Amino acid sequence: MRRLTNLELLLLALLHTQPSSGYSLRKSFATTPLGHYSDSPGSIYPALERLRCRGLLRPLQEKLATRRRRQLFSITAKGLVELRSWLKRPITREEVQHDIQGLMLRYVVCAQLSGNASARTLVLQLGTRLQETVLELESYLRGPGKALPVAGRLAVEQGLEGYRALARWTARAGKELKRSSS
Amino acid sequence: MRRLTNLELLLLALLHTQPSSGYSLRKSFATTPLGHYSDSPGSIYPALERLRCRGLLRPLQEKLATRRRRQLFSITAKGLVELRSWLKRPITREEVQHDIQGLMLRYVVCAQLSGNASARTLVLQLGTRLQETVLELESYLRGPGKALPVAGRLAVEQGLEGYRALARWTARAGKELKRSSS
DNA sequence: CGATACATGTAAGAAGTTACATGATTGT
DNA sequence: ACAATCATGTAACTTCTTACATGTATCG
Repeated sequence: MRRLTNLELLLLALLHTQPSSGYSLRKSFATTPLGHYSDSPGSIYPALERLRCRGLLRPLQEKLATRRRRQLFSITAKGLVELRSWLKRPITREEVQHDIQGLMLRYVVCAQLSGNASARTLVLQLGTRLQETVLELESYLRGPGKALPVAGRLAVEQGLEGYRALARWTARAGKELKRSSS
Repeated sequence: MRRLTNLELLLLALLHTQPSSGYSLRKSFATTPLGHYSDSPGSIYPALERLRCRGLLRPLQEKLATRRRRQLFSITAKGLVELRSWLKRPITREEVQHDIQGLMLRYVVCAQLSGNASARTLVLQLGTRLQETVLELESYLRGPGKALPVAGRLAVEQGLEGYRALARWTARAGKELKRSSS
């Protein structure tokens, strides 16, 4: 079965904090800068439908005070299992290179669902993967990367710089989370 | 007419450094960590075809020493115009929030095409937009953001942290580019 | 002779975007 | 009465992904 997209995981995480309607979920996205998650109906409603089909969320019947329809959804036990298994999945270098945004989302959700201690474990693991990625790129630049055209080399170096900055951030976040979880 | 995607712009930039085949462009991507640009044939070949249709690149006829077919492409004058107009486009806050990767790509290409002085201008402009974004988010958190659920608040704060880190980087890059361009 | 690298492409399907459609409720 | 906001959805289109198909050249 297909892996959940970051959007779907974010929807589940938000539904975990409280049952919500598609409309209110959309509104939260308009201000959330944790990567770009569209607030367009064309992405949210189909995503909610996919999650419902997989049994990860369930519509709540609401006694409607007004005639304006409004569908609240709540996460199911199965949805929660899915969410927790995502949080526990080991971080891969592949993810570091291709889905930093997803990892950041995971960190935020982890802190909220499992607490600061778990978030700290995650963030330290991310730091380790980042260091590995940095070493890999450095050794690449010293070796085969020398043959790269100028543009390619600059691109690699810029990527490297980004990973270093993120690695420093994980170190600081790790320390702060230690204080607040002990 | 549709805006060029980051992938298409990257292809043009690489073709600007030297005429290349689809295959060799794919290979460069496998190692480029400047965001994720797929090295799958299903993305590169159609993208090259789109660029050809728009007259931004042109196939070079190569006298084939062997019978193995190999199509080299080179950027056209029109393609170069498109590339330069992209580099000159003012950075918007929208871009900062939704397409950091594209901005990073632009910075790298700018440094290569137009030199360190232009890259410095761009990076300083990015710094300004980042500061604005940071201020905007800070004031949001002090105001309406107080009503956010915990998860939402953490998400905003994490995004904020990312923008601050990037802002520090632009400051440093600006200084380094000043030294190397003067 | 078989494996690997070179080289280009297509087909099916997933996901997101923009734009449109629809209708109820609230505020002025 | 009208506009704005609440609320859900669909249709067309674009792009990317994965997987497959095809064939050449090289190396051991």
